[in-house]
Amino acid sequence: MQNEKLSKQHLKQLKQLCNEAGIKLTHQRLEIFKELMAVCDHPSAELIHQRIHKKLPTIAIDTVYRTLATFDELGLVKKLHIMNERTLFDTNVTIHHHFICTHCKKVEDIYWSDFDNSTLPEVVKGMGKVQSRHLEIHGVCNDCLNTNEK
Amino acid sequence: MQNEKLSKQHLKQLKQLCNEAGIKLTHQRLEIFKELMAVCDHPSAELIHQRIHKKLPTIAIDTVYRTLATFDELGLVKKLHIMNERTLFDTNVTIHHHFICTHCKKVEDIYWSDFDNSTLPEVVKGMGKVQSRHLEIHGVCNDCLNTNEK
DNA sequence: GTTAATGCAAACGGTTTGCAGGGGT
DNA sequence: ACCCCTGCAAACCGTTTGCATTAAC
Repeated sequence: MQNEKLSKQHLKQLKQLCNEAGIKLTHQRLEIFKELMAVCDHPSAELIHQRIHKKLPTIAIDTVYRTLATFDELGLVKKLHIMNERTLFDTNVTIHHHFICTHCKKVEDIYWSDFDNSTLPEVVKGMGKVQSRHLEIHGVCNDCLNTNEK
Repeated sequence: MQNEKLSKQHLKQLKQLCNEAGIKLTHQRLEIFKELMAVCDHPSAELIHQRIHKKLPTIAIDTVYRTLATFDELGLVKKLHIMNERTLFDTNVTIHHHFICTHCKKVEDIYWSDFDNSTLPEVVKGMGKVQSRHLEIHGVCNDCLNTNEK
């Protein structure tokens, strides 16, 4: 395992990042960071909390949430929930994709008929049996672009 | 407006669908269905509830949820929340996409370097300024494929 | 010593569930 | 008349927030 070596290098990075950002390097942040560097999957806040709990039994789940939010701002992790707002219902049950305005949150349908499995790179085929594809384009819609420019 | 004509045709469909599925065609279901056919956007359960409330002041939000779930099963609407489980955190902050196993819920990273704005169809460019693209492939991963076949 | 971060608890928002009463077939 | 469906209320789950205490700088 080269985890130890990596760990030291990353630790230095974290220290520097905290310095630059003007935030404190606490026990909790350190342990959460270590845990994040150790895992290679996509952990939830709850899972991280569970794992850290062995080392820091008093750590609270909200600290994990706060720390992960901080790390997200620092660019250390990325929140995965693409549409973490409420569940929406689509009356259009045909295959299509979505353009989501980052400004007004409007969702527009995208039809892209010739986007199929053959469009996907080879690696994907090696991962398993593809059932469906869904593309989310995030950007600023024309309406918002027009109203924002004065 | 050809809403009226469409409405009658759709109504017949709904009646038939309910018959086939062996469920009752209630006031609430009818109104929710009508509302769904009238809108062309992506409404939330709450929004539908608000709109229906004018016609059926006693309707409860949980009825809307239950009805939408029923309609989802019947194939009349599609739930949009792609990853409606908890928020996950990605330690990998480089641009990549995801393969999500519909069976074990595992998330695998997909690298597709030559997938950029030029890959997108023309229509998307007309929608606004694209900031990011995220592709979600849903399917069954190799592990699940292997364990499921006896 | 200052200031920011933590732990606790309680609130939050969207969604789901148990139950008794009401409406559709 | 039957049973499914609804409305009500309360629980649920992941997440966020206010506040007093604690720890990093």
